[in-house]
Amino acid sequence: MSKRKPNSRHRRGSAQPTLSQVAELAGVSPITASRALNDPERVNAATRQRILDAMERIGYVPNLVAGSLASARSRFIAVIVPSLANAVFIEVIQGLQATFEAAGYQILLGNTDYDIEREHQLVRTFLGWSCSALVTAGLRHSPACRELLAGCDRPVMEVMELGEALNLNVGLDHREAGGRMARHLLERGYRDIVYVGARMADDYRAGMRYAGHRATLEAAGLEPRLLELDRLGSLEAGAQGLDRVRERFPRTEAIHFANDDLATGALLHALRLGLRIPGDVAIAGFNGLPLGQHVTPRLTTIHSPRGTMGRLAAEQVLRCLAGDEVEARQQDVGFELRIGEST
Amino acid sequence: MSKRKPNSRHRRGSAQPTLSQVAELAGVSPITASRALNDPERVNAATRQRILDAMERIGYVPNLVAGSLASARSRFIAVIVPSLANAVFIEVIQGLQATFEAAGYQILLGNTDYDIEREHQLVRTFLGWSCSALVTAGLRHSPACRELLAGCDRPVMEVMELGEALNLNVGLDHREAGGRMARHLLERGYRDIVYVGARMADDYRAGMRYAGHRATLEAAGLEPRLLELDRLGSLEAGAQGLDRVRERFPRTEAIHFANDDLATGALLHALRLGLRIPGDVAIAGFNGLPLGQHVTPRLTTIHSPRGTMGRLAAEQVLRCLAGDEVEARQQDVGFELRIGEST
DNA sequence: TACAACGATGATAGCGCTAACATGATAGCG
DNA sequence: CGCTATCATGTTAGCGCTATCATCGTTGTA
Repeated sequence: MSKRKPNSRHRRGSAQPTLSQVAELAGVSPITASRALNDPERVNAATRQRILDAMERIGYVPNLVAGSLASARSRFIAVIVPSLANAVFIEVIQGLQATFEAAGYQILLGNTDYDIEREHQLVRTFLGWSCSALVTAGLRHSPACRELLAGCDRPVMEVMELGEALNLNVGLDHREAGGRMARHLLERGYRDIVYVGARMADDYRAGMRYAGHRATLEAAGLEPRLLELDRLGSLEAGAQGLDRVRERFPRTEAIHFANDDLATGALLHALRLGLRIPGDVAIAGFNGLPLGQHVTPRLTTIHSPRGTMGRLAAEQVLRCLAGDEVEARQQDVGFELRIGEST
Repeated sequence: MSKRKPNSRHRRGSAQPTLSQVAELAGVSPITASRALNDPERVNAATRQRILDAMERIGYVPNLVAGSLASARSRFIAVIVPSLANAVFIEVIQGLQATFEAAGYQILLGNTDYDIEREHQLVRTFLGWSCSALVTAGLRHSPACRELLAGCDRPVMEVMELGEALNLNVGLDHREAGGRMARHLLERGYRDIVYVGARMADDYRAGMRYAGHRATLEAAGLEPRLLELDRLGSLEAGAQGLDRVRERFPRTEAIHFANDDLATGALLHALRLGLRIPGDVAIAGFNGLPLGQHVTPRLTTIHSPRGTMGRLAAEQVLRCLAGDEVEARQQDVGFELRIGEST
C-alpha cells in the first residue's frame, strides 16, 4: 500500500552501514575513516581509535566492491586449474592459498574441466573482477586467451611445467621426468615396457612425460609401447589399465603409469589378482602421492614438490605486485626419483 | 618530464575499454549496451548484434566490480571449509562448484584451517564482497560470526552435518553414523572395540560419531575405549594409530577409525606387519573414499554422498536466490554402511 | 620572525556500471 | 480516431569508496 514518495526518486543500496555513517559518528570526514582502515599510520592515534570504535558500534563491514572500483584494484588472485579431482592441483592450490592469504589476498578459484575455451571465459571473468594477478596451471591456452593474458598488464604466473611462458613460470620439466623414470626401468633390466596414459590430449603433461619416456627407450633401441585410457586417472582406471596391458601386451615386464593414481590402482589390483610385483610385473608412477608410499610394495615414483611449487609461485607473484625486481622469471622446482619395491 | 595538465584534475581508471565506449561505437546509450549483456531479450536483435560486434572489436571486458557496486549484488558464492587437505571437503566443493558455476556464479573459497576466528574474518571479507550467499562446512561458529550470518540477509547454507541451523542445512547425522558402525561391529561379534580419532576438538564431527559409537557400546553393556591422536587424519597417522592401539589395548578385536584415511593407513600398515584382517584385528572407517575400496581386504566403511551433498546444497541455495519457496530448509542426505572384508 | 617542511584532515570528483523512471514510437482495440 | 498497452531506448542519479589536490595548524631552522 505504501506508495513511494513522488520526489525521492531513487533509494537503493543494501541498508548496510557505510563509511560515511562511521565517519559521522566519529566526527570526521569519510576519507579519514577510509584512511583509518587502509593507511592507519596517516591518522592520529586517538582519531583512529574513535573511528574504529564507531565501526565496532554500528557493525560496519567494509564494502570491498566499492573500494575496488574506486581504487581500480582488488585483492583477488585468480587461480585457474583444469580439475579439482586431482590431488596434484589441490596441493598446488594449498600452497598458493596459504601464501596469498597470509599476504591479505583472496583466491578466486576457477576450474576449466580441461576445456581450453572455458579457461578463456574464466580469464575474462576474473579480469572483470580486477584481479591483481592470475595463476594458471600450464602453458597451453587458446590464442584469444593468450592474447588477453599477455595484454592484461598484471602479473601472470604459469605453474606446473616449464617452457615458453608469458611472464612468470614455476614448474618442472615433465619430458625430463618421463625420461628419468624410463631410464630407471632400463637400469633395472626391464626391456618390455608399456607406458599407460589417461586422456593425454587433455592431460598433456602426461603426454610430455611419455615423450621423454619414448625418447629414452628409442635411444636404447627399444620399441616404445603406449596404452591410452579414455578416462582420467583414478585407482579404478589404473586397475583397468593393468588388465588391458596384460591382454594387449602379455609379455610386459614393466608398466610406467602416467601418475600415481593409475599406478597405485594397478598395484592394488595386481595384488588382488595374486601377481608378484615386481616379479610378474613392475609398476612405476609419477607424483609421489602419499598413497603410493603406504602400499606394499611401495611404489616407485617421481616426486614433484607441489606445495612448494604453489608457495614459490605465490611468493614470486607477491614480489612482482610489491614492485620488487624479480630476479628469475622462470624457476625449476625439479623432481626426485623415489625408488620403492615395485620396480 | 611531461607535467600533468594543470586543469584536468583527475585521470584515473584502468585504461580498459568501458561500456560507454562500446555504446558510442555502436551508436546507442550506455544503458542499452548494458542491457545487451544482462537482459538481451529487452534489446532489439539488430541493435544487440551491433553492440556485441562493437564489444568484440575493441576487446571489451565487463567490469564486474562496477556492475556489482551499481546493482548491490555480486555473483559470488562464499564457500568456507576448514581444510583443503581433506578429500571430503574437496568433493563437497566440487559438487558446489559445478552446480553454482553452471548457474553463472563464482565461488569464493575460504579455508579456516580449523580456526573459528579465521572463519569470522572470512565471513566479514566475503560479505564485503557482496556475495549472494554463503556456504559453510558445519554448524559451529563463533558467536560474533553466527550473529553476522544470521543478520546478513542472504541465503546461508550449512553443510556436512544436521542440527540447529541458521537457515538452510544439508548434511547427515554423524552421531547416528557412528552408532551404526558400532552396531555393525557388535553384530560381527566384536566386543573389545577401540575408537580412534584425530584432533577431535577440531574435527568435531568425528567427535559426534564417537558419541554415537559410545552410546551404542554402552547400551550393549560394553566399555568404550578411545584413542585420540594429536594430528589430523592421514595414512601416516592411521599407521601410528594402529601401533598405539596395539600397545595400549593389546586385546583389541576391532578398531573403529574416525575416517577412511586413518583406517586405510592402519590397514596397509597391518598388512606390512603381517597381521591378518580381520582375524587379528578388524578395521572400520568412515567416508567411503575410493582408496578404501581398492585395498585387499576392502575396508568396511560408511559412505556419505559428498558430491551429492554439494550439489543439493547448491540447488537449494539457487532456489532461494531465485525467490522460489524452499520446501525443506533441512535435508538429510543420509549415509550407507558398506561392508568390506576388513570386519 | 619569516619561511619551508611536515602532519593531520578535508573538499571534490569520479571509478564503471545499473536501477528507476521517462520518452517516443508503434500496435491493438472498439 | 482517440485511447491504452507494449516495445525499444534514453535520461538521471547514484552504488560506497578512494585518488588527487587543498587547507590549516605546528614545528624546526637560519
